[in-house]
Amino acid sequence: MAATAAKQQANRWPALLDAAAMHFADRGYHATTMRDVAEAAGVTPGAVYFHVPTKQALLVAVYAEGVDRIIGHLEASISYATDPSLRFRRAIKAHLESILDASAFARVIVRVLPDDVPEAAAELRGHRDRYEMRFRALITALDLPEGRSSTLLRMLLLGALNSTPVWYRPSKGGLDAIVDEFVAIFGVSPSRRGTAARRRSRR
Amino acid sequence: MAATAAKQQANRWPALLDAAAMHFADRGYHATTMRDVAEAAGVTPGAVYFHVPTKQALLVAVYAEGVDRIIGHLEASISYATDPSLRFRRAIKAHLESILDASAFARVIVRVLPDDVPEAAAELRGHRDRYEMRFRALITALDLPEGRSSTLLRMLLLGALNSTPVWYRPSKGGLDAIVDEFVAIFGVSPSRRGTAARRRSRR
DNA sequence: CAAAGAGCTAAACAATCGTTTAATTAGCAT
DNA sequence: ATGCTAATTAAACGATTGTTTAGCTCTTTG
Repeated sequence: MAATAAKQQANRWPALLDAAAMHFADRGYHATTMRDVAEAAGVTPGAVYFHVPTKQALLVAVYAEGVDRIIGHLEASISYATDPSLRFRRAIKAHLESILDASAFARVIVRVLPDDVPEAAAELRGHRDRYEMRFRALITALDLPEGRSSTLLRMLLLGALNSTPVWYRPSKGGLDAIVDEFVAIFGVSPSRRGTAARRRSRR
Repeated sequence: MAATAAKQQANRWPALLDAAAMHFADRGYHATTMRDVAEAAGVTPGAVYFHVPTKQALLVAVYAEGVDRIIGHLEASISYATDPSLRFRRAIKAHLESILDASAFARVIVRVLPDDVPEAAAELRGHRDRYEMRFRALITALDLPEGRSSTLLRMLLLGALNSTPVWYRPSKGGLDAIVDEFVAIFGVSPSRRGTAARRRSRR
């Protein structure tokens, strides 16, 4: 017994996860070698295989942790807002914070696509979908004008959001300036907001 | 003399370019081996090095050809339109056609980022910028509402456009249905279009 | 016909890859 | 102290990588 506690004798697993996240995010999956990860974690290549059976499993572990973190940050950011369009804005900001900050975990999900690793594609897609489902609910609640597809809106929004790491450089304007632009483009404009719903309720 | 003509004895260079484009677009740069490309072109690995000195140079050649093609298609699509917002719409459709059709050249530019190959990053960025500059002009002509950044609009639009290969599957609705959504989101809404310009000219 | 060169093949090269193996160290229970 | 297990090192494994080399086969040119 006492198996859960009492085993911190030199565990390099957290450091390995961090190092793997950094390299996968910055260079991609195929350009990252197990030796890169091991060296960044201050460990011998062989040590990685004590914690993980394959390189693919290492990516899956990073992916799972990344999705957990990005969902956690999203949930915390929108929890105290009730207005759908405010929740929408907070979600956009939370997403940007996740993929633009120094922690690389969320960036891995954006950069490494499931199809990059066919053997693990299904598992990666599973984790990815967990987040996308959460995002979908926020958009469904938005009450779009008639004729607009909420699925397409989500795809376009996530595409635009996820490409920010490529071009964004922190400026004095801060993130809010960019969030404003996202809302201006993707947010339902005030003059038309809720038109469909009001029409449906004869008013 | 007569050097330009009279030398088609069995040139596999076009086939090699095509094969390289397909593999780079489908699997990415690092996951594509020179043997993959050679085999797809029906050629021995050594033959590739008759036409190109390195793998990076092969990517640069594909990149250059891809940018030429996507610019050519864009130019042809907007040439007979004069209204800026119509040209904008045509450009969106042309871009989607380029990166969604079977020819893989344009998809390579979308998938393989300059930073993926540091030694060739500058050259790749050069080609990429040729296209982005052309796109920039179309947006500048759009006459946005006050406070909106045309640079940011371009970044968000290209981000959304370039992520379509990840999720788009050809449907009976055709491309126009999706182009409509892009215009609905990124196009300047009619009720506000030109407000700033009209205000500037006192009318 | 002979010489030249363009285009390619066959075979190998050294380097690097993901991964495995055996031996070693450190902490904990008995 | 002794044994036990978690965690790691050092060193190697075979496979695959980008690339090179030498030679072969056509077509063209003089």
